[in-house]
Amino acid sequence: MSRYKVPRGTFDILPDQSYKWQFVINAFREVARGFNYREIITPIFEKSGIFERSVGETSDIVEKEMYKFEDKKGRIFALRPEGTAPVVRSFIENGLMLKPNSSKLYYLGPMFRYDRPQKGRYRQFYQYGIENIGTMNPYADAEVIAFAYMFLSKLGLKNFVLQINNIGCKNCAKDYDNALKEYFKPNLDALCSDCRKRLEKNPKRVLDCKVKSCKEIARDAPSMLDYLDDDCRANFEKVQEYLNAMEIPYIVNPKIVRGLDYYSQTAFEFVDTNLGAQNTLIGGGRYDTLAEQLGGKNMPGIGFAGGFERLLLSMEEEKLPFGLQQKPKVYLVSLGDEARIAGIKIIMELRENGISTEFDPDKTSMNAQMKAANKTGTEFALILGENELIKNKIILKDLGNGEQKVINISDIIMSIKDK
RNA sequence: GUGGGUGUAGUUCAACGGUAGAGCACCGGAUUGUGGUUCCGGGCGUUGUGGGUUCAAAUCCCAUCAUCCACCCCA
Repeated sequence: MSRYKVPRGTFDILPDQSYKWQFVINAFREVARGFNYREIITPIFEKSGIFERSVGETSDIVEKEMYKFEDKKGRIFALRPEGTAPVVRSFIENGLMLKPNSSKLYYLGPMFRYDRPQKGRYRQFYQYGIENIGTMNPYADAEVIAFAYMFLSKLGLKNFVLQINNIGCKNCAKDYDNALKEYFKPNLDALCSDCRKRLEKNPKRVLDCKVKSCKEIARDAPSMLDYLDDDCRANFEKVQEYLNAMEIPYIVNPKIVRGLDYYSQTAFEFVDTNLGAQNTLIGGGRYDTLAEQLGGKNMPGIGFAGGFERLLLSMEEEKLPFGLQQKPKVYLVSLGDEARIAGIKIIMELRENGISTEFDPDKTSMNAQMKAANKTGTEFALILGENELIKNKIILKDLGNGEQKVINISDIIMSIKDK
């Protein structure tokens, strides 16, 4: 019988790590409160059609990375590979457009993609994201970006850059795709085999190919910015105006492309400058046709998503603090059977009063219990032996400075709460 | 899906094809009523798994699984 291990591309978050996750999640929730985004929690699996229709049948995510399965009645589901489509599905299904204070949503949770694992990329990974649904106003674009910026800044991160672009709407994006095809056609043979495929499927992808020869050819390719129609251009300018007003630094990078089909207009990425190959901390953009694709009314939206794993890698890289690990405040040291029973009563009372207390029934000697108290990192030891018990007293020892005093058992909670 | 590196104790790593070891961590004791330092004691672990070569394999070969890095993709 072989020992079981975590599935490939997944991992356990152990206690010495989980406090970091809690720290980052709490920070995210605080920023959400500041921007008045409220949490939405959707199922971890959906009808697979939701993703096929929105993310795109030809996207890598749908084509080869989805965990699809059939249930007992033959329905085809998928473990969600991303968070936006489910949120929009729920938004439509529950008529949130009609409910007050419900258009700005955030979510947290695991996503699943069958990809080859590497640094910063896992098969089950944890995303945080926000969606602002129902407005075309470019202020919403800027606010979503500001949210992301404030979140990263709040954690203390410095080694990142914000890149923004406008990839056009369904009208002008086509013109641009055609222009790109025209531009690359004479150089077709010089492009890598991937790029030749990309040129058919998604010509914009050729622009950020990493192959040297492709890069050189792409250097003088037409820029999306020259093909934007009036609306898109105006929108892009407004977004930048708002970002400037918010004093959020950014660079315009006409080469950033989002990989999911539903994106249009504003696209942006927060890229870490000293992570490995998987260095996109947060990616987001506008999706003005997504709701329609999912069978709802024509309804615009904008949002972003980020991965916690990369966030933690980045914070560790910058040696940023994650707050304190959980530790009990008090350790009970009891000696003898009677004192043990009395001690158990005491720790129950302490816990009821919100004082976190530890006790190890396997250790009986004073030495072993004191060592354990020290190792656990508690502030105080409460020492109760027969001598004290007879007098209704207990010893309260401060493990920081070694000072100890004898107090009445009835005064324990008061004495500890004072500190 | 492609390429390269790596799999030995909880962990970090040793061991020219010839008896599997050390640091850290952990547990106990010195101190049967006082922690951190110190000292003493405590290691049979499917050498990832399965085959093969060999008198002999942790070591060489093949496969497989896992992991890391990169491509790709993206968070």
